[in-house]
Amino acid sequence: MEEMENKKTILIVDDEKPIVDILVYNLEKEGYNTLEANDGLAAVDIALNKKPDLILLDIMLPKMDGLTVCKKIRNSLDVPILMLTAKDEEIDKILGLELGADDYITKPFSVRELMARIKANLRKSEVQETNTVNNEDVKTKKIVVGSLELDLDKFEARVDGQIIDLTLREFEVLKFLASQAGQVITREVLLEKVWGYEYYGDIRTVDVTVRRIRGKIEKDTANPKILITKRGVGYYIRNN
Amino acid sequence: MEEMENKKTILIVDDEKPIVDILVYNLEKEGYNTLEANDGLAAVDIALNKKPDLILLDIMLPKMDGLTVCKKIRNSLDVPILMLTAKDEEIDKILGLELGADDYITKPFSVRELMARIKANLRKSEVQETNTVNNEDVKTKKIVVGSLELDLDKFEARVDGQIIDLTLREFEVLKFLASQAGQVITREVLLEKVWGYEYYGDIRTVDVTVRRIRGKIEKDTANPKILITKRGVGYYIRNN
DNA sequence: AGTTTTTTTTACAAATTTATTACAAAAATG
DNA sequence: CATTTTTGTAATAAATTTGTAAAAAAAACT
Repeated sequence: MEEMENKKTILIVDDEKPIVDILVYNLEKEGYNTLEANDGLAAVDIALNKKPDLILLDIMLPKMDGLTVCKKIRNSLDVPILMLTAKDEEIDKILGLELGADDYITKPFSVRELMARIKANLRKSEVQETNTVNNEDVKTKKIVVGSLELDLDKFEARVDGQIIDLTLREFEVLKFLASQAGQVITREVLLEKVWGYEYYGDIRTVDVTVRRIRGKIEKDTANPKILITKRGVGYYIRNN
Repeated sequence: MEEMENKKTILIVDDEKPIVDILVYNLEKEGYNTLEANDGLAAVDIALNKKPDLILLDIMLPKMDGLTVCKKIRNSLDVPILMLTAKDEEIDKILGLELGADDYITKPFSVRELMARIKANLRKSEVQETNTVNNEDVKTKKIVVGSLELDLDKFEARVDGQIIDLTLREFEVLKFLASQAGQVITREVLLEKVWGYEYYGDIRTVDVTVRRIRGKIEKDTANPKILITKRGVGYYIRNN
C-alpha cells in the first residue's frame, strides 16, 4: 500500500522455486520486504541474523525439516511463524512436537487467504482488551495546509472547502507534497515515491501531472498559489 | 503462574480438526484444560455437564449451528462465550440476535490474539461477579445515509422512502459500505468482509454486485448519486 | 538581444480500470 | 425434483486515466 519506512520483512522458507516466486511477488506487491531460504539450514541462519517480522515456513525441506527449523528458531526468537503444509495430516505433527508455530495454512492456498493470515499474525501485539467491534485501524487522517485539505480516507481533496475531483495519481502526488508542505521535492523523489522504485518512465511525466493538479486546484494555473515550482529543483506546497 | 488447583477449562467447539488441534495445543501450553466438541449437539451436552470456564465457539457447525448452540448454553449457564466467525456479516447475527456472546474474533486470527482475548474474557468474568452485566446499549438497527435507509432487522432498504428489494448479498454489500459512509472501500476489503476471507472468487464479482445494487437504488446507473466509484481505489456511499 | 535551459501547455495514443451484458452454476423455494 | 431466484464468471464495451512527445512560453545566462 503506502510507502512507509517500517516495511515489514517476511522470510519465505520453501524449496520449490515457483512457490517462492509467487510468494515474493505477492508479498512485495503488498509492500513487504522479503527474504528467501531454500533449505532448513539457511532458514535458521537467515532468521537469526536478519530477524524478520514473520516467517513462512514449509514443512518439507531439504537438510533440516520445517519442524526442526521451527523449534530452533523459536528457541531464540519470538517471531510469528506461519507453517505451510501440504496435507491436513501434517498438522498433527506441527502440534504434537511442541514447536510453537503460530498458525498454519494448507497447500494449495489462495494468495488472498495467505495475505489475510499474514496480516492477522503481524497484528499480534496490538490486542484490544475492549469488546468493541474490531474496526480495523479507525483512521480519520487528514492533511491540511492552508486552504488545501486532503482526506486520506476518502481520497478527497478540498480547496477552500470545495471538493476537487482528483485522479488517484494526482491525489498521491498532492498528498506526498502536502505531507511535507514547504519542502521542495525533486521530480526524482516524486517519481520514486509515487510512481515506485522501478518506474522507468520519463521524468517530465511529473510536470504533466502537476499541470493537471494545478488545472484543478489553482484559480490561475499560470500563477499558482498552492503548488509552487522551484525552478531547477522541483515542486512544493506553499504553507505560509 | 504455578500449577494451581484452579486450572481453567476451555471448551473448544469446531468441526475442523486441524483448528481444534492447534487451539488445544496452544491452550494447554498456556496452562488451560481443554474439552472438545465437533458439532453443535455435543457442544451443548458437554457445556452443560462439564461447565467449562470459557467456550470457544465456531459459528459454522454440523448438526446445530453456533448461534443456536450459544443461545441454548446461555439459557442455563453464565459462561463467557467467544465466537469464531469468518465474515463480518456473521457478527451482526451474533450481536444482533441477543445471543449473549461475550466476544467474537474473526478468522483469520493469530493464535496470540486469540489467547489474549481469552485471557481478557476470563478476567472479566471473574470481576463481573460483583457488577451486573453491562447492558450493551441497544443496537441501532438502522443505518441512514442521506436518502438511503437500511433496516438491519428486516433486511430492507429504502431510497427516498421507497422500498427496494435487494438480495441478501446486495444488502450486505450495501450495508458494509453504508456503515462507513464516505469511506472508500476497496474491493479486497469488501470481498474479505462480505464474502469472507476464505472466498476464492474473482475480485470483479464485486463490480457486478455493485452494478446490480445500482440498478435498484440509482435513478441513472450511469450517473450514480449514492453508490459511487472511486476509480483506482474502490467504492463508497456518498454522505454529503 | 540572442541563446540555452527549464517549465508549461497541449494533443494524442496507449494502458488501465470500470460498466455492462449474457450465460451458467448454485442455492433457495415450494 | 422442478422451478425460480440468486450469484458468479467471462467476455466485451465503454470510460477514464496516464504517459509521451512536441511545441510554446518563461526564466536564466552570456
